[in-house]
Amino acid sequence: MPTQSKKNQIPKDRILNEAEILFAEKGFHAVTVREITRSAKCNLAAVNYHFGNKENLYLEVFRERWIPRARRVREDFQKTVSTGNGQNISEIVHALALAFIQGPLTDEERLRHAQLMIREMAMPTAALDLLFEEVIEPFFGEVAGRLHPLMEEGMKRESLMLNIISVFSMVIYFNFARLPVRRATGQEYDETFKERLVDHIVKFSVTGFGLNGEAKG
Amino acid sequence: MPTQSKKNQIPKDRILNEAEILFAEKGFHAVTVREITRSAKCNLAAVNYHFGNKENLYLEVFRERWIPRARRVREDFQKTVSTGNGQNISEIVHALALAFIQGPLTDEERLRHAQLMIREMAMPTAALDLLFEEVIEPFFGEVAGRLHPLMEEGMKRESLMLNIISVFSMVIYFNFARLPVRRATGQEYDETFKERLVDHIVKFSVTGFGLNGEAKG
DNA sequence: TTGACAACCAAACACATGTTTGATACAAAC
DNA sequence: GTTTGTATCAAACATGTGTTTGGTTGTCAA
Repeated sequence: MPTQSKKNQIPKDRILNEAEILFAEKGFHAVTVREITRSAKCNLAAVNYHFGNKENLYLEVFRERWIPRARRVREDFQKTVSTGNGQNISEIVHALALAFIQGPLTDEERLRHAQLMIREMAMPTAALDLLFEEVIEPFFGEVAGRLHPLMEEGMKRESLMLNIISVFSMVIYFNFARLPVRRATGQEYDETFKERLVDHIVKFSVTGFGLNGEAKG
Repeated sequence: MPTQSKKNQIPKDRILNEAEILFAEKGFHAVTVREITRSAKCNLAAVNYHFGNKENLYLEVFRERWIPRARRVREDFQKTVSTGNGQNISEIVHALALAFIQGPLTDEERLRHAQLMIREMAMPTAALDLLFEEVIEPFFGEVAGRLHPLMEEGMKRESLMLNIISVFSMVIYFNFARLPVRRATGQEYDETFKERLVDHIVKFSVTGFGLNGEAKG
């Protein structure tokens, strides 16, 4: 029975799923093809048969899994923004933090997503170019376009970008570095904590530490 | 000539140096012992002779290189804070950002430092416990202790921690994710850009996007 | 000079790894 | 029924990998 009557999960999909989990957890080189095929409950040769080689499987994980998921996050952001009137910064930042921290992904997906991207940034492969062209730069551009008219008149493009990057850095870090966050706050990543995280990011982004007029040293 | 008359660079040190560079660039599993010894211009067996095995060499890199460097950064922060009167938030955040972005490390050291830590957070090993106990938690504790009396009266410990983590997330991200930052801003990481980065982080941390009283959607 | 010891080396070892091969099973087309 | 093409498999292959071995060199104390 080569193809399952219920195409519930054909081996090629199972390989992609398990490969993504393992690549995210351990990185490309720390994962063996045998490990992947064992998890996917298929033959060792299946990876080379369906994907040519291990490296191409890795790329396919990004094409078939990562990018579509990133699109879902972006669409969630767009939907949230468009339900409000999208005319102030808090609203946009809130939609952004919401999409990334509580958005359409499951918790496991969110972690995987962040891990894979961080790994690519730590050691870029061909996948990173893909992510930039297909996802990151368009998304950055959209956020910049939405925020730009709301900023001070004279704000330079560089300042705008640094502000946006700062929001992303928090969003990414809170998703990715759960261990230090847990150790520092003593909080588990349950729903109420994630709500507080989103609120924090919005508040911090809009008002910083929230203190004005302190005495200069 | 087993030991060089000038102990300029004994092989054990060369191995630590090259190993750190390679581990930071490519991650533990992607680096081979042969690659390390080739870079260090010594025999293949030297790693096992001096460090027992590859894994222990990896740990030793953190013990002998990462942690001492982290101490230098922390001392730089402490020195900067103590030259001011350390009585306002801007000053402390400024000292923090300065220590991490322009501080005592060379540019290569800074990148390596961030990469090694990020890799540990992506896939924790015994090294991460070391970092938390020896460096991260004490440093976090110190910053929290300095900031706490400067915050609003009723601020909870969790809020304080989230604020601190947010600053760290920016500092780490700007050090680590140079590629996206370059692509988004079009700027190279030269001294003047790093100055602007420090200024941005301080301003953003203290006043967020710098806009108050915008209309609520 | 001798003996002990640490540092270093080339070579080998045992195993893991990505990939290929040749065979088999099954479904659909003719 | 035969053929064709796809999917799967066990086994083998070639190479890469961490580690060990046995021996050599140079240093220093006795």
